[in-house]
Amino acid sequence: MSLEHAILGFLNYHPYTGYDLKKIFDHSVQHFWAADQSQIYRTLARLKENGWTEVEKVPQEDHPDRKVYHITESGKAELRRWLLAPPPMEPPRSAPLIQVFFSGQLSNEEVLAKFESFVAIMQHILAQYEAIPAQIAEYQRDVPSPREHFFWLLTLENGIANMRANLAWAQSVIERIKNGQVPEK
Amino acid sequence: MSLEHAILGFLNYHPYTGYDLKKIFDHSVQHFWAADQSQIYRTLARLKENGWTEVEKVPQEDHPDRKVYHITESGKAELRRWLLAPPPMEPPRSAPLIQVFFSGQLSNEEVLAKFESFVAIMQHILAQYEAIPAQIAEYQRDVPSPREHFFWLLTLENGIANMRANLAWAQSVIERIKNGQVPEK
DNA sequence: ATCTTATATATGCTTAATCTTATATTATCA
DNA sequence: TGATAATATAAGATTAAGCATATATAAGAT
Repeated sequence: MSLEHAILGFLNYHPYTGYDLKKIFDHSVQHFWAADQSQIYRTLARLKENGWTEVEKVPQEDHPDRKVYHITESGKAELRRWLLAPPPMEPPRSAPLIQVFFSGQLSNEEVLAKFESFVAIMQHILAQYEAIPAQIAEYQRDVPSPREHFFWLLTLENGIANMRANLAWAQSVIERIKNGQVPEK
Repeated sequence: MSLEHAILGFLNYHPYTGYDLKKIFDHSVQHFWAADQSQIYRTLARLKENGWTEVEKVPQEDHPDRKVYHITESGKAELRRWLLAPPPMEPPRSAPLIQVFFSGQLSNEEVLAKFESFVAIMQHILAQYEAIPAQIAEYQRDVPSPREHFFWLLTLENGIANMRANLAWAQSVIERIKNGQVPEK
């Protein structure tokens, strides 16, 4: 139900269409909540059924009519309720760690290659994160608030902190393999 | 499809029933891949359809018959293929970060409470992690291999590293709130 | 005496998410 | 000329997962 509230959060800043929201998601929250286009549209429909949004139809020539979603008072109340509710923590889930768990049956060379590819992927993700501050700053055009901007950047900080922790972990494993600190049997 | 391969991984150690596997999951991989009982049974059925396992029916008095799943040669090959494949990284997904992203509209007191509850939750999770080494060590009864044991513990190391990074991040946010470093508007 | 837990498997129902495809026009690029 | 991208919305199909419930017996706890 998190996508619902993420969308409500943006609609609380400004009325948007599904098309707008897809672009905004891709440029601001993608590092912790990527959203599929069809899922945004379906969730928007549900938000309307719940009475949390209202639709303004904006006719256009040459293009399909825009359906601009506005948050309602009820939607604002729901957003605030959710923001104040306990953090919706989910149990951690990592498919790569399944590979690690069963890596004992691989050779040291194969394990080394695996962890080196972890490192490469994480470095790549960290490099991609470098583009995000500019994208987030751009969104200040819609919402020119240093306070809001501060919290947006906190989410990126968190992503970077996690990725660095993962990177340091993988590098320490590589060291241990190279130093012969991994039991052979 | 990760649960499939996690189950294959355990069946490669030893033949098990769905009931066995549920208990093993709860004691060894729960910190990065919690598995639902019904999901384990359904996945076991699929594994058999794929020819990756074979079932040995063990009749019992007083209790339902046990269906012991054995990995096949084809299952072993599939497991090895998957272990050597690139890490199945998934885009990060964090509902709590959605709350953070939109926290600008809360008061500093409310935000402080939110981050303090993050800290409490993460400390609680870290405390729970302390019980895991003993549980994992216990599984050495089935699989007495120091090498396997080493990789099992690596997954816990990763969880701890991530949780500590999250904790340090939340604590630094609390400091900034208390020091008046958060923009008011 | 009753309740809960352990042993053991399985189905029903629901849902968020993902991927694919449909529709229709305009503009841009090669 | 042909292909792709941008603008805009939406439905179809599939799936992993999660939660509840069914069945049946035995052992242990209150």
